[in-house]
Amino acid sequence: MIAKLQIQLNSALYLRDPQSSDLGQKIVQESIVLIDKIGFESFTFKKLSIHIGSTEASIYRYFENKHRLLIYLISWYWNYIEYRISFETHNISDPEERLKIAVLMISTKVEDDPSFPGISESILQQIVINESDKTYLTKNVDEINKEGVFRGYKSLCETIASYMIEINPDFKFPRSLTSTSLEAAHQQLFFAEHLPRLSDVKKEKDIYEQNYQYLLTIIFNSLKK
Amino acid sequence: MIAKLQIQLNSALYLRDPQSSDLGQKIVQESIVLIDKIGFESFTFKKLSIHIGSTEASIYRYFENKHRLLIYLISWYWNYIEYRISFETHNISDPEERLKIAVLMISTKVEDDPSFPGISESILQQIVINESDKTYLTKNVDEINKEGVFRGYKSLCETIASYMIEINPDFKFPRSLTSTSLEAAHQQLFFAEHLPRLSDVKKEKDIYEQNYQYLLTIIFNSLKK
DNA sequence: TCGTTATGATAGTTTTACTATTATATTTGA
DNA sequence: TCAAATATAATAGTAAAACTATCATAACGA
Repeated sequence: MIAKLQIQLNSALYLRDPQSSDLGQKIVQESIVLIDKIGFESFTFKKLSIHIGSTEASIYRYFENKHRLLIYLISWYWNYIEYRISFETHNISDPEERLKIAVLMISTKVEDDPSFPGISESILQQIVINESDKTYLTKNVDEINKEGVFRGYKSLCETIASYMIEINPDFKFPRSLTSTSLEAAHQQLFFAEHLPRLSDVKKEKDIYEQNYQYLLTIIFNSLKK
Repeated sequence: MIAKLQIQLNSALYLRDPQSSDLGQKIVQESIVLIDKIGFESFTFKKLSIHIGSTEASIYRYFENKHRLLIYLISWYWNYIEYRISFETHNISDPEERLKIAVLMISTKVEDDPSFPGISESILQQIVINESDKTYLTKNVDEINKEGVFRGYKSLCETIASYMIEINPDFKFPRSLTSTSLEAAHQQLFFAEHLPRLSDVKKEKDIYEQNYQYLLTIIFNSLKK
C-alpha cells in the first residue's frame, strides 16, 4: 500500500488551505497544468476559473493573487524535493554520498509521484524551470519574505549546505554554492532548451545526465581541500 | 578629452533607434531610473510618459512594449560589460589574468561611466540584479531569440568561456560555468540583500569583494586539471 | 518654402486584477 | 433532524494596464 502523505505548507501562502477542499485541490492541480501551458504572465484566475468550471471570485478565496499561487506551487515543489532527499539519504552516513544524492534529486528528471495523487510533479518541475525565479524577483520580496513564504527553499538550501560543511568545514561558501547550484540546475535545462549557446548541456544527449555531471563537477571541485 | 562612444545594438530591439533623438535618449535614461524605483512589474509606459513629460503613444513609437525596452536596457549593459572587459584585458596574454579581470567586471560594483553620458551604469547594474532574468523567462523566448535580441549576452558568455578553454582545454563545461557565473554574480548580490540565508555573502562586509572571491573560488577550482 | 518626419493631444478598446453582493447548495453539530 | 454556519456560484462593477488610431502641430532638411 502506498502511504498517503501530505506536504505541509506555511499558512501565509494561502487564504484558505487548498488541501482542505475539492475546489482547492482542483485549483492547485489545474493551475499547474495551465501555467505550464500558457506561461505565468498570460495565466489569470479568470482563465483558470473557466478551465475548472468555477468562478474567479471562488479562486480569490483561496489565494490572494496569482503570484501567491505561484509561490505556493514552487514552495510545494521544494518541500517535496527536500522530503525526497531526506528519504533517499536516510541511513547513509557518508556526507559525500548524501551530497551526490541531493545533487541527483535537484538536477535530474522528476517523475509523477503516486504518493501525492492529483499533483503532477513532472509538470511542476517544468514550472520551476520556467517560472520559479519570479517568486522572489519582485519589488515586495522583503515584505513577503517576512511572512516566511520562502522557508521551504531556505530549508532545502540549509540541508544541502550542511552536507558541504561536513565534507569540508573550511569551505567558505556552502550556502552560496548551494543556491548557485539549485538555480543552475534549472537554468542549464532552460538554456539547453532555449538558448543553447549559453550551455554545454546538449539537447541531443540525455540532458539530465549532463546536468547532473556538470553540477557534480563544479560542486565537488569547489569543495576540494 | 573623453572619447564619445556608442554601444551599437541589434535593431530588432527597438522600433525607432532611441539613440537617434532627444526623446529616445530621454526614454532610455529615465526608464532606467523609473524601473529601478518602482520595479518592472509596476512600470508602465503611461507612468514613464508622465515622468518625462511626453505621451504613451510617443514611447510606443520607440519600443514595441515594456518587455522589449527591458531587453534593450539589459542588452546595453552586457554590451557595455563586454566592451570594458575587452578594454581591460587588452595586451594581457595570460588567460588566467584575463579571466580574473572578467570575473572582477561581472561581480563587483559598476560605477557611472562618463564615456556614456546620460546612462547610469550603476543603476543599470541594479536593474540587472533585480530584473534581468525576466528578459528570457518568458513564453515567447524562442521567437524573440530568433530575432537575435540575446546576442549581447551570448557574445559575453562566449568571450569568457574562451578564456576558460585556453586555461584548460579539457574542461567539459566552459559555457555552462560562464552562464552559471554570470547569473550567480547578480543572484548572490540579490540574496545577500534580500534572502541572506541563501548566501555566504554578508551585507556587513564589502559584498562586492566577497562576491568576487566566491566566483573566483568556484571558477578556478572547477577549471583545475 | 514645401514636404517629410517627429511629437503631442486626445480618444477609444480589450483585458487584467481585483471587490462586492446576493443566491443557492452543502455541511455540521446541537 | 433541523437550524445555522459555511462554501460556492452567479453576476456585476471598477480602476488600471496595454495597447491602437487619428489628427494637429512643430521642427527640420533639401
